[in-house]
Amino acid sequence: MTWTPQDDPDRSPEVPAGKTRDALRAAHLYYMQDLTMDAIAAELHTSRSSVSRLLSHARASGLVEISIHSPLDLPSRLEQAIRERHEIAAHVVPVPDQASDVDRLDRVALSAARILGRFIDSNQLVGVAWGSTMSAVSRHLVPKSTHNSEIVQLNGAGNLRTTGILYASELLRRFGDAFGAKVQQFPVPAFFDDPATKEAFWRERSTKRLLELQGRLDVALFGVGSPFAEVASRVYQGGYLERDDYAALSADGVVGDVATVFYRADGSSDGIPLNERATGPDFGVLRRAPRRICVVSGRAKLPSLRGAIAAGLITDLITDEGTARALVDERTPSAP
Amino acid sequence: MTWTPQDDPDRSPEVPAGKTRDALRAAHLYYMQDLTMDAIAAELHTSRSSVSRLLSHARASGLVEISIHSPLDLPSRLEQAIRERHEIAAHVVPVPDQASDVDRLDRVALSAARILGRFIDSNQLVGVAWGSTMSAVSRHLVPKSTHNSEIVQLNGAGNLRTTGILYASELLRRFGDAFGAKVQQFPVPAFFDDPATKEAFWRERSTKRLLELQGRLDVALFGVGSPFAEVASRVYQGGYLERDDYAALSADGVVGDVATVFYRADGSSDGIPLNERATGPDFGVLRRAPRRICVVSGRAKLPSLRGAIAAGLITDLITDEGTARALVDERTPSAP
DNA sequence: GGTCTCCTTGCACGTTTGTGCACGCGAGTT
DNA sequence: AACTCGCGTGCACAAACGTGCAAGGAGACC
Repeated sequence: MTWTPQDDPDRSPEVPAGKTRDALRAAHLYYMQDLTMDAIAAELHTSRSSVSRLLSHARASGLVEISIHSPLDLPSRLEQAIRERHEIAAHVVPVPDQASDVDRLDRVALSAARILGRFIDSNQLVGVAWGSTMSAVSRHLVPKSTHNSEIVQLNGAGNLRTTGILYASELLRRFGDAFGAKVQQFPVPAFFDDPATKEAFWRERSTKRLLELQGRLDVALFGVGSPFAEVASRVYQGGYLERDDYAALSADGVVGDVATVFYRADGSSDGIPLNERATGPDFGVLRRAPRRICVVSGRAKLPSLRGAIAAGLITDLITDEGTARALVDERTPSAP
Repeated sequence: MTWTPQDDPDRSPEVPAGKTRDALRAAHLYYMQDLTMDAIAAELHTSRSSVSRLLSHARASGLVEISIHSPLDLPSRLEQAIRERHEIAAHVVPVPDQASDVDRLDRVALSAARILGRFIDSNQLVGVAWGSTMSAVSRHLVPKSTHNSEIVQLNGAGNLRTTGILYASELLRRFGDAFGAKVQQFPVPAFFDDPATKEAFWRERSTKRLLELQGRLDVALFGVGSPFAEVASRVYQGGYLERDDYAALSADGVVGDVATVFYRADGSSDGIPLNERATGPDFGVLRRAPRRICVVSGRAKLPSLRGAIAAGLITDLITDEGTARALVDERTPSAP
């Protein structure tokens, strides 16, 4: 050991410089020189298990990045088809058809989290919706250090019983930590009871500041809600909407929502009363973001996905293989 | 399985499309979704061992790329020091000091081969020297598909006993294969016996064409020779030079060579008679390449390396830790 | 100074992965 | 048709790896 154990002013406190140095060195030896962990342990004067942990750390903290390049002549047929048909850059996550919905979501979220680093960079304003898909993604993010980026919450998270702020802040915090970004919370319920309250709130200066941020996002990240699918999105599970609301949605021909804003199969969202009480950004606002990434898992969400595409909300899609296949399959109905 | 097992017009014959598709899928599942090989075997309806081999193939053929990012605030002190002192971008390969020279070369070559993909791209003219270092590198290249690139041999390879063409072509072929590039051989001995022969040869149209290519390289790749070090470079081992030649080099104060062209500690190469018979490009020509990558392993080559730096031949250096450390150490003498 | 807590380390074990070998299939040859 | 050669496959074993656990060490707080 020749280096001194000096501390470093790392962005995330906790991690001493020595550890990062060792992890880096271990990663070089392991991934660039194909040494075994045993050999590396000898070089670093530590135990093999520590090297194993060091390498885990190196992967989890983004020191090591593993990327997969398709040969240009062999891009996934599905991705190509989606690109051609919908003008959307798709990332299809291979998942066997018989996988459970939970598995599927997990696997898509894991892949999504790892792909995300490519989209998010310094000096960017990143909008993140609140929902079960985003929550799953947030648990697997690979850190990437950026400067001067901000994470902006797109829609409220409270429901009738809890303020939801804890969950939402946890989710947002994970994004903020992963990218070294400042976090802008939006402490409102998912839906207001009374449109008037929303309007009042929207006149508050703190709210205006946030809405202004939402209006100039560089990247928006969201899932889609699927009100009538077997596996309901979080928005439809616990106390966010009442029986009457559902009836109204049904009557309006709603097929899904993005960040609490509902839309029909043709992508239209005008004249849906519930949207007067929603807290997410109007689609016109959302569409100002040059890059709009949607993560979708499960064929049950296909109608919602089709609607979101029709609404022109999506520029980049991350989804599982089954859903992707169904999306390009003409025979699959686009309405439920 | 829904896709058909159709063949593909791959650039390298041999590899069927199905294999690449499977490898790609396996890589996704393994590296993006953290499945075990067992689980992947089940999804691909094959055995675990095949998956292991599939993944090896995916790594070796560049489908999977593993890169290591230092946090910007923690670049290797050595790399930083070299950058500041010599205006060279350095890649330091960690190798323990007690490693043997053979180990050292192997490990540097392995790392170098894996870094190389970052430098070589489509539509480039890449010059490659012939020597033991380049030979070691060539054995570990990771393929990367490029279009319209060419590999150009920088110096001849024959000696008194063999034409060396076989070895040289093998080395060049590996580079060509790895990058899908055309290969321009240079079928001459390393040194001519008589300067007049060289001059005559240099007037040949086929030679002129090659020299013209050498004059507009995008990337040059070479090691350094070290005539008086304990472990002599290939150029000094078998039958390339005679006793008188060595004496002459010594008298001229030569400290090393790049692609058969000799230089002194101060980087000068004029007035060295042997260079009249050398087949490598004049340094003035070599320096026209915007990127000049030098791979050096072993402190014995330090004086040669210093000379090459003094001659301004190097823009990017790949070397082992010990050599890098010695390079920035003021106390290490720069002449042998 | 004590002690409490949290973090790190190495060990031991079970799991996961790499690889030599033998088998089997298909193409090309005689 | 028989043969051979090359290649891909799975098996079985050995090597390499991940992780729960208990012990040790460094603060932090009393």
